[in-house]
Amino acid sequence: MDMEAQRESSKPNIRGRIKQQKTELIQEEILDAASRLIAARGFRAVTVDDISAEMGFTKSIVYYYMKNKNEILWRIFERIDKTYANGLDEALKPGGSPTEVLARVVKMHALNVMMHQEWAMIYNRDENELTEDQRATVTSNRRKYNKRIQDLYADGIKAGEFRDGDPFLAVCCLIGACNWPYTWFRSSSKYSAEDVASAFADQLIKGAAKAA
Amino acid sequence: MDMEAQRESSKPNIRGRIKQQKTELIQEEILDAASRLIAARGFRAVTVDDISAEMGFTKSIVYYYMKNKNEILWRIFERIDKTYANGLDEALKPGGSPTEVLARVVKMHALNVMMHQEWAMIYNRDENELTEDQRATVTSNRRKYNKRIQDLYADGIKAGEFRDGDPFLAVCCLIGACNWPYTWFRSSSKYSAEDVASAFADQLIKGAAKAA
DNA sequence: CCTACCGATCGGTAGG
DNA sequence: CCTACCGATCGGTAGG
Repeated sequence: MDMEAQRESSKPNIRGRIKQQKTELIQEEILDAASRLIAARGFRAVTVDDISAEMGFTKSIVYYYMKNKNEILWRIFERIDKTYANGLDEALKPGGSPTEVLARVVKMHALNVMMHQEWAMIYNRDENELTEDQRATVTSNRRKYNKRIQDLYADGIKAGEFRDGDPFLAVCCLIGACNWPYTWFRSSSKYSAEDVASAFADQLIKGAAKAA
Repeated sequence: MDMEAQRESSKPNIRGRIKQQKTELIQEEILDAASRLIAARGFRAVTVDDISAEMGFTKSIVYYYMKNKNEILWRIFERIDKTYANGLDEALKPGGSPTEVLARVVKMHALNVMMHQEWAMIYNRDENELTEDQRATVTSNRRKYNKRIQDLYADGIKAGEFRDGDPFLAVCCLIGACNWPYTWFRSSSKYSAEDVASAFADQLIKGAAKAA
């Protein structure tokens, strides 16, 4: 009777867990394959057949694990949003002057861009392929992300460490510079991601001009 | 006979000139309409029917004035390349210290991005829709453009005006910051293009940190 | 009976 | 300058 109970209660649980694990594993595989292709060619130019072929399957598998083509793109955006938000949490942890924290933020952002270059390409090129609602969410998250850095910048001005100026424009300038490597960075080049991130943090904070 | 000669020689010229003017005018119209739509939705998402409808025509007109869909995109890229190259010619004209010239270059680039925002969107998002050859030309032009600014930067280091650092990375940092407004700038916002360009030039050259 | 998956084909729409 | 139409290819779904 105990055995019976177990057979009825735990076995389905184990099966269910295994099934869910497999589901999540294959979904991750789909997102990885899709990210590679979409980054290289653009969302519209990649067919569901391309994505499944990249994994050695036919597209029915993709449609078994994903509702439709849009869900693939949306889950890529969700992964990106989460990664950057987590990175910012880490960089903004207490410790150091505003200048030091800003250097951490700049480096974190630039490194994320270069280490997940495919994501950055997709994020900055294929946002307009999302639905209205999804785009609104992405825009809202981006605004929150920028706002947190603007607040840091405003603190730095108050502390007398940053030049007085509009925090919005200042952060747009910083983030823009840090985003751009997605268009040109190659990990095989003579500059490592760390080289670039450090050089950018240095130049952006100290300026191009030699201190007078 | 003189009249005859004129009728035979000049009339076709006049007709030819008028016809060519009309051709160029409509081609410009097509490029303008296409730029608006492609910037908003992406090249793959815009149909030739969309472009012709935007002008109040059917697509046969587009195919009369353009060889195919690709030619539209390519001619947009040619316009962009030429505009930026001309802007750089102007900004690099002799006059002023390296610091002053660099400020001119930064402002010119940022202003071009904001004043032709649709071009910047297309240039940075739809380059992968060009043919292999076209992409090679675009890449080559971009490299030349950046190289000219790198040379200016190297001069500024020699003159003791810029902090010593890799000119390639330094210019990537500057240009990246100047490009980014294409993703967020709105001419209706509280910042004018001139505001943004000046603030960026200031921040990029002097740095975020207050001079010690 | 369910699952995971295949070969084939659907309705629609693209560039030309 | 329009209507009508092509070869092809798309995203998504059927039966087995």
